[in-house]
Amino acid sequence: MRLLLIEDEKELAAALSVALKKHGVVTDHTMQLTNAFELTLQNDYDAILLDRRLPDGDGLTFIPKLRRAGVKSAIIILTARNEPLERVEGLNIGADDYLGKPFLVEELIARVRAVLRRPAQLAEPSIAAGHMVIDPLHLNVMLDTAVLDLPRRELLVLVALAKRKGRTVLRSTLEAAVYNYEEEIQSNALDSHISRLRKRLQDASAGVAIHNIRGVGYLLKEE
Amino acid sequence: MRLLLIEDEKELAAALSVALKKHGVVTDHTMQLTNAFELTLQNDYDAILLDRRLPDGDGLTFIPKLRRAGVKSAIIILTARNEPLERVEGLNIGADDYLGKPFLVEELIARVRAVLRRPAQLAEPSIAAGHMVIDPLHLNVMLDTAVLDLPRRELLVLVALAKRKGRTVLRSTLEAAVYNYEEEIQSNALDSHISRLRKRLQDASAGVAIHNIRGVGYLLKEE
DNA sequence: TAATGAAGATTGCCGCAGCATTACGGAAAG
DNA sequence: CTTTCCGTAATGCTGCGGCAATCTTCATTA
Repeated sequence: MRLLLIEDEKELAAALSVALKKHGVVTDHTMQLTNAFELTLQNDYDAILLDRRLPDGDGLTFIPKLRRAGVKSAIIILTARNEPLERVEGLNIGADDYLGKPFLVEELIARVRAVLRRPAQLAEPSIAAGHMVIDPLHLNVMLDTAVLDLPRRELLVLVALAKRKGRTVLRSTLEAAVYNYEEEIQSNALDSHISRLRKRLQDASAGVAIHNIRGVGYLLKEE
Repeated sequence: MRLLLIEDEKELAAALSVALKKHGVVTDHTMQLTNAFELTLQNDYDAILLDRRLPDGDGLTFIPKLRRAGVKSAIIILTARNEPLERVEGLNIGADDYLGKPFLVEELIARVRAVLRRPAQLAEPSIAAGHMVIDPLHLNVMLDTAVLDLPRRELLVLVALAKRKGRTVLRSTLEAAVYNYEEEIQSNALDSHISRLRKRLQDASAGVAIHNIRGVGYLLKEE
């Protein structure tokens, strides 16, 4: 396992490197973001440990830059700021984990391993469908440049269809995407949502159509 | 997004469900591990939120059981114990993340999203047959890049044949694949389906042919 | 090789399951 | 209080699919 440590406190960095080494981890160390950027492009790190407060900028702003450059490595933020709101900010910007100082090296290792267990698939969470761009993570639908505002249930249906656009989605899959097991459905509620969603998509000229596969499910098709 | 919440504090669970709902997350809730196990097998949850201290056991011991059963869902542990060493223990046993109470719902959402940046399905048993790619799980048949729209019963016949392509499939096996116990058959309905399916496959130039083994069954052969 | 019966193939019929749409009203949101 | 959401049910429509009649193919016999 190979890590890049971006940290300006020399003593902490050195101690971490030694500790990580004992766990069989190879660690590269740099103190500047500019230098870090080149290193990430040249090497394929399993994970990047990123201090937030750095001499040449905020570590947070570095994350989008990396992601845009196609860097798939897991990113774990190290910081003294460990307020919940700060952590939310870091995770939402694309970090994989957030670790507040002080921490045990064992915990860092454990978190790195946990992060590495999940295949990095940060590439393209957004789905293009017709004239829409759908962000399934944040449940956001953009139509051209404007936000398409959809009711919650219709939105869930659309996202479920978009995730498998061009392929059939089982009726049961759609139901599971919209309802939990407590909310039993005794009627054609799903059909209602489909119908209303169809109307909305057509009125908005979204460039997609929902087809039915009788007895099987539905299918989102671009037109 | 669909979660399973395993939590014995009713009020917390209810509050979480409501909060998650506002983020477009469908949440199932149970208070017991035994019940939870069945739910995970029946549903394909994106993530499982697991309380550590539960009436019928320690949540931690539940994790290996799930993994052994082939459950791939992300697991996030919720707990009042937030000591570093405890967290290490949880992560090492196979959890994807660890969240100490109290926490902000926004942080939970953010962590779930971070954990979910992984390929949607780890199991992909698609079958190639002729020019088709058949997804037996989603009952989806792609012919080149377009969906091949088949009626339900013909689709079931095709999937059953494709699962054993190149080998003979007993007539009784096909009947079992298309009809359940309640639907008893009093005619040559299966023959009808075979006939119609053959026509559709030929019209679509699917690159396969269904042969009959007299007195035994049928056989899907690529050509 | 021809006769014969059984198994399979094909096709029209049409009942009804499954789907689409919409109005209504309660509930929830703002 | 107003507006939107959404579950329910009523209504109409479409085509799947079970049935049966008819034709075709195959295996077995003399």
